[in-house]
Amino acid sequence: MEYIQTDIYVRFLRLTGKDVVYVCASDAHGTPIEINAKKKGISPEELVAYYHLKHQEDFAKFEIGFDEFYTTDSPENQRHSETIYLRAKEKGHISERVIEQYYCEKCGRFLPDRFIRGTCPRCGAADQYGDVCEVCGATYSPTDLGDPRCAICGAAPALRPSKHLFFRLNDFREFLVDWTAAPGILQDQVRAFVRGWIDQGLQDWDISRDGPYFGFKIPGEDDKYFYVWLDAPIGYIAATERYCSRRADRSVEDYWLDASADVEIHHFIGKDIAYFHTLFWPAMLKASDYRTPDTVHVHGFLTVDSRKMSKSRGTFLTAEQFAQFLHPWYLRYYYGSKLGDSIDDLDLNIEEFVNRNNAELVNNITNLVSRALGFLNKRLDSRLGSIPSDARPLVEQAHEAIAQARRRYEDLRIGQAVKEILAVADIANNYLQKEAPWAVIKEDPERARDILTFAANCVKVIAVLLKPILPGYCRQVETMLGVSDLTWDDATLDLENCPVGTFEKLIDRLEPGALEKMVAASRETVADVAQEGIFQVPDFGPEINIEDFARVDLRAGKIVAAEDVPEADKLLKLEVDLGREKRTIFAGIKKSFNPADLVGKTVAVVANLKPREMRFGTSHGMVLASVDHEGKITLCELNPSARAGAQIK
RNA sequence: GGCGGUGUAGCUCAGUCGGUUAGAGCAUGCGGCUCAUAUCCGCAGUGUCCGGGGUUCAAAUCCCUGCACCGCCA
Repeated sequence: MEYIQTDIYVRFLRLTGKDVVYVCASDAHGTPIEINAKKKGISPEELVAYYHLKHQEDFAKFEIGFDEFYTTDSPENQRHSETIYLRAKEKGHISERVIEQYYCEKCGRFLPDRFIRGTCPRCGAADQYGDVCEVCGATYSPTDLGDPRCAICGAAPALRPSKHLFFRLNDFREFLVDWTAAPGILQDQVRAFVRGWIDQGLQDWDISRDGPYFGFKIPGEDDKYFYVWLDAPIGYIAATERYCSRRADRSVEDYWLDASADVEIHHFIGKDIAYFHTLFWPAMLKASDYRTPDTVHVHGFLTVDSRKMSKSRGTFLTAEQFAQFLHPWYLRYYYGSKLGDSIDDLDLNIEEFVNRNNAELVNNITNLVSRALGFLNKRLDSRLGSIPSDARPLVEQAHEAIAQARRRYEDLRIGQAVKEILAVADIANNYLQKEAPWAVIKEDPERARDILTFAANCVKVIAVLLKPILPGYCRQVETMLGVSDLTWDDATLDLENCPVGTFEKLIDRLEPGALEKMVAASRETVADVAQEGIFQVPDFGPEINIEDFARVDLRAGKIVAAEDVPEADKLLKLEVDLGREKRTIFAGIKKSFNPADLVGKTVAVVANLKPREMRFGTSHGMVLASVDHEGKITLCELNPSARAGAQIK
């Protein structure tokens, strides 16, 4: 969720008085969206609009405050795309070349790499994408594939020549070398691999696609469209323009064209799209006399329990699903506490998630708010006194933490900023513990009031420092303190001799199993989504007669035990009761089943199959199952009332 | 395969320019407090700084190499 990282940074900058515009746009164009829409029987525009709306709902829930969340399928974007292209062309940075690509007669279209499936030229695995083999990891071009097929209709495509337009990236080699080396633009980790790309040589970039294609037509060409990745980043400019159109005092030129304007452009992106944002994008802007970005912050992916989020593994988690089960504050806090400026993946560890939120956000911070204000509310008429002189050194410590937190935010080391916030809470908790106002109040109520005054001021500081991460939470704390709209400069300990508001419940501790429940629930809904792909029903086999069929002895078998074969990718070892005996059968169904879920099921078994030696043991039979084009397996299950060993005829 | 990154306590992570006995939080153990619908405070233990080599008076830190994991390959 790069949106949260960016949102935290934006809120921080605003808090310190910076004028920030936060824009984004959803990528609308490209073949995958077009095909997906077709499958659902709606237009690409409708599909894009649907996701756009979904996103906006998520943003609202998670307090992500874009100034503009636009779409790349907009008139502004079209205009800027054309301008950039035409200027680059004018300066001779566009070249033409005829290339041969697979074309599917049946679908009437050229096929992008991902829409061609065939046999991997290196390892021979069947049904692989046109650009990369998921089995052996080889990369190649679609023409290297054996037995290529159109992924949409299954027909064999033919090579067909077509003129394509190329952006001459290498014209900008010198610029890119300087730009990527300039300090502050890229993180060191990123600079290292971007330099590697440049050193390998910059190839021309194919920016055109033949129709039909969901995108912008290329001016001056017939039935050619901009490749989605040309206009996608230009969406930043279009979104800025859209934002400016609502503001009389601003224009898109200030942000993207006027090199002398006092403006910085920051991009926040995932490492998967670094190539576009560190090479093509700045070169395109340079070619067309737009401003180039001042900083590109690259972040890693989100993993769940150290595993990449994956739909097929059921570890894919959407913001929407999260919000259904848990308050978004938990996620914002957890991210905040872990975010750094590294491109390493960020792991959402379930146990740690519960732990951190409970131990830091609830026990430490929220409890401080509660004990400080609660005491004042109940015993001291909700009025502050003055900060005791013996707390002066602690005030100094708090000031140091505030300054440090600011530096950490500036460097995008948000997790470190959170550590400083916790340090402030520690100071206050510690002081309260030592000074024990609950004891002091019996002798000297005003002294107790002063002690609580220091604690309340620490709460105020926290309300400011935590604001970028938890804006809604901090707003409530402000109300309880009787203040509002604190800015970074208000992170001072100067609330004295004034009334405070009333403490109210802020946030609950998380139940230990809360997140597991959510992950389990999302797994189920995701299973439905995964079936959306297009299923090509394979041809039927040659005819057989009844005698042929009768030779296969099918029986009902009860699975009495099932275990994983860790060395094998696909196999599970099953113990199946066939009435007169129990058989060990290896079944290639690991992908779709957990061993524990299989026990007790009644399934169809080929009982007279010749035993087969395998690397892990001997398999005495075969369990029947159905399998689709995506490898999803369903067992051929019988009603459990069938007796073990009963014949299936 | 090519390129790049990462590897520090059981877990999550700090560690500045190479410089004292390598740190924090969580978890664990012990003690204390009672304002807190939530607890909090104190004390304690734990390390092959991934392995090997090198540079240096001195290496978690710099160089080489091996291993493991991760990413990227337009």
